[in-house]
Amino acid sequence: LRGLIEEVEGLKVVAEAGDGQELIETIEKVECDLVIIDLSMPRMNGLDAIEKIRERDADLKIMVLSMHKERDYFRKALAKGVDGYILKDDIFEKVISAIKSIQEGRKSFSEKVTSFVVEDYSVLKESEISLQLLTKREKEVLKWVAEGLTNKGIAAKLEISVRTVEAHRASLMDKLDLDNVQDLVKFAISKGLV
Amino acid sequence: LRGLIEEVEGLKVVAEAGDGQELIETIEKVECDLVIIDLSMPRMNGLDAIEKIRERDADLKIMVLSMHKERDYFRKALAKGVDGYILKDDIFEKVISAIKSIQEGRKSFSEKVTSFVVEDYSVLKESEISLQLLTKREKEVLKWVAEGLTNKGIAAKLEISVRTVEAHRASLMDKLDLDNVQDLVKFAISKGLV
DNA sequence: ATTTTTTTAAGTAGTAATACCTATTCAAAT
DNA sequence: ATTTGAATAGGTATTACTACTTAAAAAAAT
Repeated sequence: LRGLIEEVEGLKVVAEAGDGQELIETIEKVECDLVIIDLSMPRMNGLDAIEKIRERDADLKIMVLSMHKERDYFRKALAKGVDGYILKDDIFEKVISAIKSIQEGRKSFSEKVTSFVVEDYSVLKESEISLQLLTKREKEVLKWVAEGLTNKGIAAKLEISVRTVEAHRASLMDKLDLDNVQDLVKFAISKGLV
Repeated sequence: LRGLIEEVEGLKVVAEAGDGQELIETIEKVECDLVIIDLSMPRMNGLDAIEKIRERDADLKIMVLSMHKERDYFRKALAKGVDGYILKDDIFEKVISAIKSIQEGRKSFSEKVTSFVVEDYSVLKESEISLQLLTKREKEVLKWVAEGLTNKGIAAKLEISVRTVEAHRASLMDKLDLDNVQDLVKFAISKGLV
């Protein structure tokens, strides 16, 4: 893949990483404007790696190159804010054109998964907005709530007081117009946070 | 096979049938305590024959002697409640010892298919068995919990006391080995209750 | 530089859920 | 006829969460 990309005018591979851990370390050191990630990697899986990258740099372009065409993988990757999702069985030209359109600020998804986008869009439209309403910290708290932790547990995990967790939780329930844990869990699941 | 079985002390072949239809008719007439069935039979296939037998007699021992070592055949036979599944390429001693252990009330499966049991069990354990563990009322309560109702709301809906709802809830959490609402919701979703 | 948002955290009170226990009634199975 | 399982419900104590309030430091946006 490296060789094929290098041959294309205007593209340059500045680094490569064998697993998720290595990837994180590499992008700390090497300057780049687009990362291509495989979801199935040793040590740290692709989704976690994407999350780590997004924590550090919300603007870095991330493109997933995956063998998984299941809706679930795609949805989770999308929820984490990737800019592209191309399948390994797509032809190489597809990969290149995806890279280019991502660099130009657009999103690019393989046709085999775009049907999901279309299908989900009608549902996502209004609720996707609601996810963006939440702050980083609120989404973090929501995630742990959905994972089954108590406020106390979350407080310990994030090293803040229980009262703060309560505040975040109250705030996100207010924003999402929900009033029970059950719906929080369902919301988190529908957004791919868990 | 008949000859070989007859030679064994304590075993007697009381009848034989050439196909599934004949088999059903035969066991109506002849008293016996174990039936050996081939899955590939003319007129009525083995699986249907097993089902017919089970409708009439839930306790009659049924042993499958089959050439099929595919997971699917085995799983289907097991689902219909057979007591043994031996392959035609197992040695004769294996067949005899299987017959004996089945007569003593145990199950006996060829080593070549028991790996399926082990494999499937881990998956089945929590998904199939756990739901069946729950009583009707417990499933009902679980459903409403997952829908977002409080115990009070459920009590009103089912016209029982809050304490009873609490009891059902405690019981189902105990059975499912869960200790928070969040996991209850996820379980309910995974089982299609909501 | 100023305003807004985010993250932090506390007070006080009330509601909800859990963890134990016991106990009765009823139906179904042995 | 007896046992078992299911559904019912109460006692008591503890823990968890929610609903309001206020407020200050830090970060981000204008």
